[in-house]
Amino acid sequence: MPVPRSILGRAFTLLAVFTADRPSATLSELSRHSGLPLSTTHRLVRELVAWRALERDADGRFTIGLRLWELGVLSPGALDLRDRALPYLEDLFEVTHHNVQLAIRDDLEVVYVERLAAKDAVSVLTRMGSRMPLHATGVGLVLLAHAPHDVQERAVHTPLKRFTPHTIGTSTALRETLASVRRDGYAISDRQIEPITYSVAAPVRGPDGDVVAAVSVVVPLETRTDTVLPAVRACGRAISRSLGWRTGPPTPKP
Amino acid sequence: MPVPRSILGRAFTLLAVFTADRPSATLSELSRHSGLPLSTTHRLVRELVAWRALERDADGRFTIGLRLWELGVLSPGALDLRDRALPYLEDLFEVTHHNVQLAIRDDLEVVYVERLAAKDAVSVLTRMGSRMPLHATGVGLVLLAHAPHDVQERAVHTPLKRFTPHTIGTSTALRETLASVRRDGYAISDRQIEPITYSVAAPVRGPDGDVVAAVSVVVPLETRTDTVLPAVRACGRAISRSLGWRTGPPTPKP
DNA sequence: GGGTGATTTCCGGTCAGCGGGACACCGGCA
DNA sequence: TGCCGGTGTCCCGCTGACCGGAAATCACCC
Repeated sequence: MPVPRSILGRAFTLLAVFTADRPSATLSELSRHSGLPLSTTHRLVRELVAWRALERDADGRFTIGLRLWELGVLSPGALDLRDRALPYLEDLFEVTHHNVQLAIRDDLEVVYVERLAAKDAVSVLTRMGSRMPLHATGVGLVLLAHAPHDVQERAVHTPLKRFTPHTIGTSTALRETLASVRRDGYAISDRQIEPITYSVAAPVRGPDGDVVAAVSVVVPLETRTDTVLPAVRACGRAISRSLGWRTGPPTPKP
Repeated sequence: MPVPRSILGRAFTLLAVFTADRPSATLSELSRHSGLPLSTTHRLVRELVAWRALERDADGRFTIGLRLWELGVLSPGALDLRDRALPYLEDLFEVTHHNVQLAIRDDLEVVYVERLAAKDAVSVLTRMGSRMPLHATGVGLVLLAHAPHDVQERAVHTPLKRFTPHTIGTSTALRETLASVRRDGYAISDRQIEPITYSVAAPVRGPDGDVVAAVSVVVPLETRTDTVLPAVRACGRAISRSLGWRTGPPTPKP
């Protein structure tokens, strides 16, 4: 991928160097990973620091700055959804005491918007902002099952990455799973990511009734489903209500 | 304030139009509030949308995009601090059932990094990302009391905004309060923002022992202090420990 | 001490960005 | 139905902000 010509493009390729695995970088690292000449990198970074989009820590390494965080929390996902959902997620966590997750769909991926874990949580596979394919996660199946038709088609025709022998691997299996998710109103992703856990997910609906997010709980294999499923579904409906969703027939359009 | 000449500067003045009060805007609004010509605004916005820094919602209004959120959560405040602190904040919330807040200092202001509130919380004075002056809040007093000397001096010599008759109004009063905060290891901000609440705050320390953040609980006036103070202080210490802080004499430098 | 790598500064050529203006679109109003 | 104010999109010739090679400076570590 060649470096974009526009400054904004260059600035964003620079920012893209920062990931969950590499939350800080030196100037040269930024230059190398972005493919930009060193002097150009230097000039851009200096301006980004001036705008507090980047910050320089005590060791001279650069990190994402407070300004970007402030802007980021204004995004609808964080502002509305997360704020409304958090109390209910806490309730769900309180009851189950396992990883609780809230996620939205971004094209053909799941993006985790919030995650609650115990202090001594074992697996930290997901964190805020991390991404996963749709077909292998509980939240992903819920989100995909209620996604627009063209998205579903594209997802079905994309090679399905296998994480374990239990990961859904064929398009027909995926289609069938999606149908049952729509029918049942929840999804179960059984050992699709790790061989020792499964997750139970339920939809979160906006005021119009369309699915805008999904909640899930990841539990060890030996946990009985009926001990968590009702709680997850109730949590999904509670968040939906808090977002303005109403049960019953939709209000007729004028 | 004239519009900056550089593109990055213009892009950031554009992004600065988005605030907690105005989380979405139309193209013309962006042009008006940023002071940029419409055609320039249009060009910049188009590119920002292409990079997913902005998004266009169903009504054609622009909002902060998912990409900015993803970058923002990589900032040290969100990534390390918030992630580690959240479980303990939840515990504190569980015990007190009042607003729980985690904040850091940005120059002469407090920035709230996390806030937990009941579903039916009454006052939503603060949210994630909102700012307050240092002298009027519990967290602010804690953060200021342990800030570098020059920051304290500047804060003391800044006009102190009064919110209620109880707000600290003179520099001597502020100095005395800071001294007692350092001595006691916690701060109480009594009716300084609202006349019907007070807040109790405690420091959060990093591995080196320096104060990197502050926790607080906002409680109604009739609440007895000794029912929340120990919990808040314990919470602050618990988060500090989770960040790598150790009690006892600091490891001698080689 | 000198070799290596990271960081910062400089400067003349040039192309990305600028913005006025023309135009299409929409909803309200008479 | 035609008018009108507000909004969003596009075009195009001029120009100064940006580019990046090169060289100076700094910070370490054999």
